[in-house]
Amino acid sequence: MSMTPQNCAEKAARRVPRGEKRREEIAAVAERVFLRGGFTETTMQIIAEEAGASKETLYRHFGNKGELFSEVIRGRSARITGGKEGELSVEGSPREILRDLGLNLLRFLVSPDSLSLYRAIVAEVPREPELGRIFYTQGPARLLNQFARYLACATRSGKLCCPVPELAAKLFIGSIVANYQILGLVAPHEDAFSEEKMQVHVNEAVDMFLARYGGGAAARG
Amino acid sequence: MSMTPQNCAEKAARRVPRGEKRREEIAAVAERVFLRGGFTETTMQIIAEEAGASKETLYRHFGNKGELFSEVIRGRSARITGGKEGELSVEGSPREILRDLGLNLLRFLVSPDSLSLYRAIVAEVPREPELGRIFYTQGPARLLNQFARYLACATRSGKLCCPVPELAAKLFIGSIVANYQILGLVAPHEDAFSEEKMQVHVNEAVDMFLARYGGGAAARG
DNA sequence: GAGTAAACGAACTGATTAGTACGGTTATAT
DNA sequence: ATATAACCGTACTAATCAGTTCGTTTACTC
Repeated sequence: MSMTPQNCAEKAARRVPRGEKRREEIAAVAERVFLRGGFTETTMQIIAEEAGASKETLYRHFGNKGELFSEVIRGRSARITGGKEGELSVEGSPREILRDLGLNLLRFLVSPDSLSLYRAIVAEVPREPELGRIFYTQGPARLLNQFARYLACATRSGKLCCPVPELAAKLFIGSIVANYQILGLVAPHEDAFSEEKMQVHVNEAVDMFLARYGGGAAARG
Repeated sequence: MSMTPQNCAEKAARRVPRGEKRREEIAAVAERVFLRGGFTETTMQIIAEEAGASKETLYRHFGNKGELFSEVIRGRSARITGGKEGELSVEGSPREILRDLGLNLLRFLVSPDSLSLYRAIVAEVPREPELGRIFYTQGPARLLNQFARYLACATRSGKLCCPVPELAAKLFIGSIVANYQILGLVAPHEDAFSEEKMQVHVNEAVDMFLARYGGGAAARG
């Protein structure tokens, strides 16, 4: 078991970059660690070790623990809906679009990462209210706006009939996410999140939505 | 500034009970303090001081901090829906009943105590999953069951038409609570919870629900 | 290839807090 | 009344962790 540079798998003697690049590396590691353990559970020491960094470097780049956490949340919140489609396509029947939106949203919400993030933010808001506002505007609010715009558009073109698109959007999204989010947060028990159950749930939510807001023919689409 | 027993307003020289009675006093104080500050923010010292107790007494009665917290949550979860009406009345039109249920639920959910409790549980579940299960079964699950039973009953009597009452219940409750709960947890900003907005929201949710599940005539009730 | 600023690592400070110990006090049961 | 067990208050231990310091090493710049 010699230790020539080639077979030394333990310490790769990695070339450590400087400046902004190092900063981003550390932020990426911090995101992973914070998501895994939340704010209070995570220590600066752990982040440093996992990033192969020293605490001094952490503090030079981010000032303090709260700032690092804020930056992570900010970045992640922005990526969440940013990564998704920027605007809902108007192609396809409302039923299809609603179904896709609902199912994608549900799958996304019950993912461990989403639940962890939400959990971490909920816990930190009393200490750092700004964090919650950033998350809400970057995440849920953005989605609601996109969806409401789609509803307004579909209403103008006669496919749907939503007098108050913002409200209709909240009702639809709520009917889909609430129960799963509560379950995921307080009683995470795998088999509640089966793909089949989610599809049944979303289908029924779409039916309910269209029964009220489907403009005439579209309701039976 | 003499200190005769009569004018000593600071320390009332209160008669401190022993045994079970003292235990309950302390639990009541702990509930208040935990609700105010969550688990990690709250120290045993603070609870002891606020209860006029010594830490030794806390530990004798509850063993450790986690046990005390668990007991508080257990008690509160049980009281939440237990205090509410045991069974939904079948008197009145579905529209009235849905409206009342929705509005009461919403008012209850956005109350500071409810949000604090939920926040505390969400934060603690990773450390103590049992806590979340207790809360869910005692709180949300119980409400969903009650409501689903009502829907089934109303369906049998022809007032409504819910093929799968459990699912319909989840959709209705979800359409009402989701958005307000998210807002309350991550971006608490007072004016979002005005009585008027909540009424408009609930009315629209009821309309949507009845459009789908209102059996014929009831839909226009 | 030399100088410099960034990074490492290890040790340290200071503050907090769960949990324990103990001597003095008081409610309560007999 | 008196015994005793519960209680109070204070002080302690041990552990954790944010944030700092410093001597050494190393990646980048010119």
